[in-house]
Amino acid sequence: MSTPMIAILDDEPQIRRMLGEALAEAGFRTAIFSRATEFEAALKRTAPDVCLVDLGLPDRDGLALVHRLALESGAAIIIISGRAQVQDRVTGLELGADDYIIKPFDPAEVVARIRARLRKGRDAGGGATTARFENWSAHFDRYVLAAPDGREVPFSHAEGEVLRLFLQSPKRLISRAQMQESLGGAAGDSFDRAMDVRISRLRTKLDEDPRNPRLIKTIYGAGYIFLGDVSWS
Amino acid sequence: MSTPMIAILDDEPQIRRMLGEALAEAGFRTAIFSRATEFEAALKRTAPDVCLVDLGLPDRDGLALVHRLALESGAAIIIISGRAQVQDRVTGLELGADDYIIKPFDPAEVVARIRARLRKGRDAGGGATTARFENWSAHFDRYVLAAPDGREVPFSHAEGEVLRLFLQSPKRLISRAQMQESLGGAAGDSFDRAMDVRISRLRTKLDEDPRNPRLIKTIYGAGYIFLGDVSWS
DNA sequence: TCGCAATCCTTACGAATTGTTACATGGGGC
DNA sequence: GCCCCATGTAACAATTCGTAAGGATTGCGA
Repeated sequence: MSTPMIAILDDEPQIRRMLGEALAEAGFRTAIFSRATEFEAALKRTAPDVCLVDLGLPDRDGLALVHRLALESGAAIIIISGRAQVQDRVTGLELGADDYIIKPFDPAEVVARIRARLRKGRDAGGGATTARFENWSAHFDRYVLAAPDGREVPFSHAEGEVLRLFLQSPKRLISRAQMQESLGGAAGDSFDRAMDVRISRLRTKLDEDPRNPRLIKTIYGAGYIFLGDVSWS
Repeated sequence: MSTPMIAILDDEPQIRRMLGEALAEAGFRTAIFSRATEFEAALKRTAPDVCLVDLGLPDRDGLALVHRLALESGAAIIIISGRAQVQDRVTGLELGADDYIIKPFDPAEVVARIRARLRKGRDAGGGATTARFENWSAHFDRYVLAAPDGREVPFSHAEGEVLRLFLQSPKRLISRAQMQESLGGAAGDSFDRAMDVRISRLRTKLDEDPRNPRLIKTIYGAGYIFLGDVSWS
């Protein structure tokens, strides 16, 4: 499955254009239809990964179409509708839709929801699993750290918890108390020493100079701060 | 999967009660938590099918929690939030959430969206009997494993249970407690040693190098993780 | 019912990882 | 400069995990 294919079915030209542009920009292939008959004919030739269907179609009952799609097609189905009542949403979802977006909508949210559907459908590798920072990359699915020189350093679960905490809020102070809370340690006890050791081990794996750490900086009496630009993917 | 288990994490008693009643009435099992630490502790023992998470938690950054769940748990994640901005929804979904519901909400819609998530989850590997991964294939109808070189290796029922668990949630951390629960073992007992043995046998059948397993990786103190892309048929 | 075989659990011991202790280092107030 | 306390880290202890070997259980056929 190279680039996912998104099918759009809507009778309003404006919305077709808006969605088409947003999805193309997001890197999807698109197939755009204004009438249900064309749409169904196309489905027999190629199977899209996600179908965006407007319920307010002039030439066919939208809900019936959704139901048929849900039964026969393997695609994820996202309803787009002007009908905002809870009952409408419930019946749409019960009939087999995977999501229900209300007009007017923001294209960015549509893209995000499509991505969410594709994630689940493709394989179970959910969310962003790797973080990149300063020529390093941390792969949380494999528990491996890739150094700038290409070397791979495995890290343990304990180290990973600390690392993830840092990478989730870089350039922000993380107090020791916050860490203990997040790492499930009972406060007060001598667990704080264990945390120091975790950080120490993490630092050696990150090739930090103990005298002058560049990534994990200690703020005396307050906590730690992770410098470095982080991007998740 | 008998009756699905829904975990709820919210700090407002009112909402906890409302959701709890609605989900119980809809026929789900529920596990309700008011604080993130309790919630995380429970996750180590048992794996819910869907997690409803409120972002406005007092004791933890909700988005970080969602991200962690997306990385480590196989459950579908539905965010419930009072923050209604499009940007909030997009970041929530990008971090790995499967859906985003805005307060105030109607319990009926929550139930409908949960059902939509469960539907998709079940489709993946529901009636399928064969799983393919990394040039291997596991035939659960015949209790046979086909190696990349064509050799056929039979596996027992006990081994199959473990293998199925892995193949149903690949690239996800599976804690030992969750395994025991899934495999019907009594907790705390010396049954955990039996699990090790099962996995050990499975590893030898999968031709794993004991020093450097490529498929079934041990996360010391946390559980196991199955690497490798899986597709069911 | 008995015996046989296959499977599975339990035990035991070695190996790997993590928490703990102890001591060294360095920062900050006086 | 001196003292106190927070932090770094090496060395040790405790815990967790891998797996070989032996015993218990189950299922099957006679």
